[in-house]
Amino acid sequence: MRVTRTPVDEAEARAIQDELRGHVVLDEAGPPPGTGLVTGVDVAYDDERDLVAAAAVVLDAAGLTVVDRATAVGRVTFPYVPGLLAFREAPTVLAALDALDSDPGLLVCDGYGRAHPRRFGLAAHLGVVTGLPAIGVAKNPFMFSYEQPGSRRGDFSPLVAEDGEEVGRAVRTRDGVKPVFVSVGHRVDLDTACAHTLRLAREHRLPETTRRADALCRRALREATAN
DNA sequence: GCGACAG
DNA sequence: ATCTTGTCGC
Repeated sequence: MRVTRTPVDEAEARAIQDELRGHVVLDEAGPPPGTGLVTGVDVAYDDERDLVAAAAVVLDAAGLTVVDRATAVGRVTFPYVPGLLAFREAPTVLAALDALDSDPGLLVCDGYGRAHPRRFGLAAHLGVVTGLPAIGVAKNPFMFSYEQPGSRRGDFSPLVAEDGEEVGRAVRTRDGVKPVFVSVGHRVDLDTACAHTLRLAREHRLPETTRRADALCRRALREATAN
């Protein structure tokens, strides 16, 4: 799908989300966990210099080894507004994805997918715009409610929106550690999204994809800032 | 109306 | 997101 330009204001941003939301595909199971490629994306900011750096790291899903990586640096073009995160992050992330040599496979995003006020968070946005299957794995639940899942790795509980809809899951990736908050982005169902998350997060709370992407975009920002 | 609010 | 030292532990 065609890349949308940066909206001039919040009202236009919401209108774009409402339009793009109609293109989300929810009836595909998604790529089988443990096979093919998985790509983590993340961004880091330098508010001083108004810079944003994005990274995309492609891993072999079976062995979790890095098979490709790319970064992109740009200017911040949209402020942080809860619910409109994608407009701040997507442009630079898309540039990083374009710079990859390999096919990204499944996109693993640092944030929400369906777990969003208008059911169109960052992971859904990136999925629709790229056409790639995408999931969101967030560190915080905030606007949603959930019962504490069991304390063992693999335990989970539904993440519920105000209207009672299950928009994702709180998934325990490590024994006794705060869960992560998984939601569907595009072309993946919730069971499959959670299965991917558990395969990607074995030694740490967060998926290896987002850990790698986080480290790389911070490095890219340092190097951009050093000039 | 006001505050809360992924990153 | 970012501001920020040392420190405890594998």
